[in-house]
Amino acid sequence: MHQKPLTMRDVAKAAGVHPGTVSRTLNPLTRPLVNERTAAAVDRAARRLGYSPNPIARTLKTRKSFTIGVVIPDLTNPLFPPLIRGMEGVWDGAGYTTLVASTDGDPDRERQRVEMLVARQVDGFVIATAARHDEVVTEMMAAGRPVVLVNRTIQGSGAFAVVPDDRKGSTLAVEHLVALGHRRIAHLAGPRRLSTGQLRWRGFLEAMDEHGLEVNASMVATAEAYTESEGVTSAGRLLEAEPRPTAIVAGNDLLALGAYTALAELGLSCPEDVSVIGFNDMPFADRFAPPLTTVRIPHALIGARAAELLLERIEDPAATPQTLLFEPTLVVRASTAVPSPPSPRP
Amino acid sequence: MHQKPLTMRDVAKAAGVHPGTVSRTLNPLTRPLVNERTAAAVDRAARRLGYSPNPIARTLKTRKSFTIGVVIPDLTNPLFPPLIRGMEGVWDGAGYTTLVASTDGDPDRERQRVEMLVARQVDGFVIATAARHDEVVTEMMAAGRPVVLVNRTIQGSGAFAVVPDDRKGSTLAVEHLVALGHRRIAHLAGPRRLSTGQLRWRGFLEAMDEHGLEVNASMVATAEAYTESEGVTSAGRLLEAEPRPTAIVAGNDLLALGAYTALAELGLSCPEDVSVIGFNDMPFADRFAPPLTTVRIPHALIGARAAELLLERIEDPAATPQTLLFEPTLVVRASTAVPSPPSPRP
DNA sequence: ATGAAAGCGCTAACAG
DNA sequence: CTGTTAGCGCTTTCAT
Repeated sequence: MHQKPLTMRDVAKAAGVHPGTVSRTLNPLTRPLVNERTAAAVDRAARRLGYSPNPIARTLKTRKSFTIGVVIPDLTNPLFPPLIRGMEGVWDGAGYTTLVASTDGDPDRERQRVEMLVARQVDGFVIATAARHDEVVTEMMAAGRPVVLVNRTIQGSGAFAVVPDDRKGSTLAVEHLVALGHRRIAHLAGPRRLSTGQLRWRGFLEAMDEHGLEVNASMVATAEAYTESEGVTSAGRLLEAEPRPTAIVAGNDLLALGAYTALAELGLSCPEDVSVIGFNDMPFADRFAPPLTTVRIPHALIGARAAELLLERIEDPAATPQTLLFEPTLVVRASTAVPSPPSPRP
Repeated sequence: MHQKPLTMRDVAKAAGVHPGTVSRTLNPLTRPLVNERTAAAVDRAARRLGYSPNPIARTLKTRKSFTIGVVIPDLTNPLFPPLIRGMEGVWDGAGYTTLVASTDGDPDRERQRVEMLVARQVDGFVIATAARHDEVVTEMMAAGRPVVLVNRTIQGSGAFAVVPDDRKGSTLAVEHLVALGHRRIAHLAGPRRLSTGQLRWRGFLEAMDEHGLEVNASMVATAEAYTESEGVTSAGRLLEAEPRPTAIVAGNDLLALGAYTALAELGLSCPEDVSVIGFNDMPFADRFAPPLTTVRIPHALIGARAAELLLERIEDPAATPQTLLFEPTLVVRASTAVPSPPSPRP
């Protein structure tokens, strides 16, 4: 059955050397210290026996686990798989393993998951759950742990972060709509306590202002979370306004989908009655009915870059914090159109 | 900065006991061995210092890591996040951590990833990548490692497996189509080397036969992989047949989406010209244009059950292998309809 | 260049 | 019931 796992002693015996020598041989960094011929003998013995070193023991000794903790809200949010893939691509190459933890957006759970990761001695963290005022993350950084924030950031925290240019994204959305002829444009905002929610909202306001378009209170609704059901509720509120907005800029694609539902419930159609524009360009956004016009965020790239940045930070604790901003692009599909003429007055 | 991590010795000193006693106190299984009052003192000291045990050291000693390895093809396939959520739900409660590894469907990578997981001393495996003849998995089982197969199985292997009733699913699909009046029904099959590909195909054949419907060679196309692009190609082949099928049963939703594309490329529409039915009911399948009729597989449930089964297997190495079959259900949406009357003859 | 020895933090006999 | 001791498998001084 379970063949008893081999140790360095077995290899040492087989190669007729001391275990210490096996260790030195097998570690690329110390390999130069050992005679070429002995090294070759050790390699041969190791290969022949099928030896592979025990990373647990190694970690215990060196306090380096070659594991990275990734904290996300929820794997089933389609935004995260591409992000994670992007990160894994670079870590695999560097010999790191990825440990993913979900928080479901609950700060208590975030703390608990982070503690688990700390206990498992991960070498660093990628945090995709950061709120704008996030105690857990702030503490981690204060404790000197390598942390890179992705997607969401903590402004002014001096953190390492790789995020989309959210304001710019909103600008893109508003400009597209304005170019189509819309003037009553509403914003279905994400939670204000997340940087994405706040910056997209700010960007929206600024862009509207830029075009001399007024935004009164009834034109902004803030969702409690980035979910379809929150989107339905908040979009519903937006659509009660008189006169009704002709377009909605949603804080992300899930909220946009919620807007689709709210429209359908009111017997309104998209884009004929109301244009809708999302944020993220999640997988399959092009297959929706109607195909969703949205602000694309290059999640896989963001993930990859965050992964690299974290590696740099791990290797050099004195590295200077930096925020990398990724350019969003507008993907025009079929959920936006020229506004319909105002319904005929009686 | 990094406060040096506490050890049991620190707690022991603070509580005025021996480290061994701390160990016994903190481990629920051995706690009964220690005097209640000392235990309480240890607890207090531990809490006061903010001690938490080092799972790495524990693993080195006990060879039990409280970690489970999950092997999947690709996180961005929307089928897997719900499956993983289902598993995490049960493991979290039991104190286990989940380590996910992606293989991209490559057997070499599968081997490499499994070896990584073995090296990290995971206590068991959930494998979602099993081919019908899968060397890596067969070897693992032969080596006595706890393994549960999900979604795909290795028939006749005596493995633990939690899978959908794939033949039944195909039957559901065919019967729905037959009830609508279809007779020329084609199958866009998944890879034959996977149990899902084979069983859904078999089920299709049987159901067709059951209804006295003929299936000639041009009515089945087998995709190389469960991807949209493979779906486009293979569906294209299906649609060349003369007379053209009026309906397509796809091996999964991604293939069905590929069929959508193939139809569009030919200027055909779904469901007017050709009905399409998928498999899985992936997230957002209800949002597609048209909303996809599909065979729903309860992935989260399957994941949860697999997780439980694995825990049982881990705790009792003598547990009897079993295959759990989950009932699929048909979700009728808008991609299937009554077949259009044959185009008028000249 | 290599062997010897100590120890990472914890657990599990074994004493007592 | 609790202290003592010997490792788990590896790395890393320190000698030689």
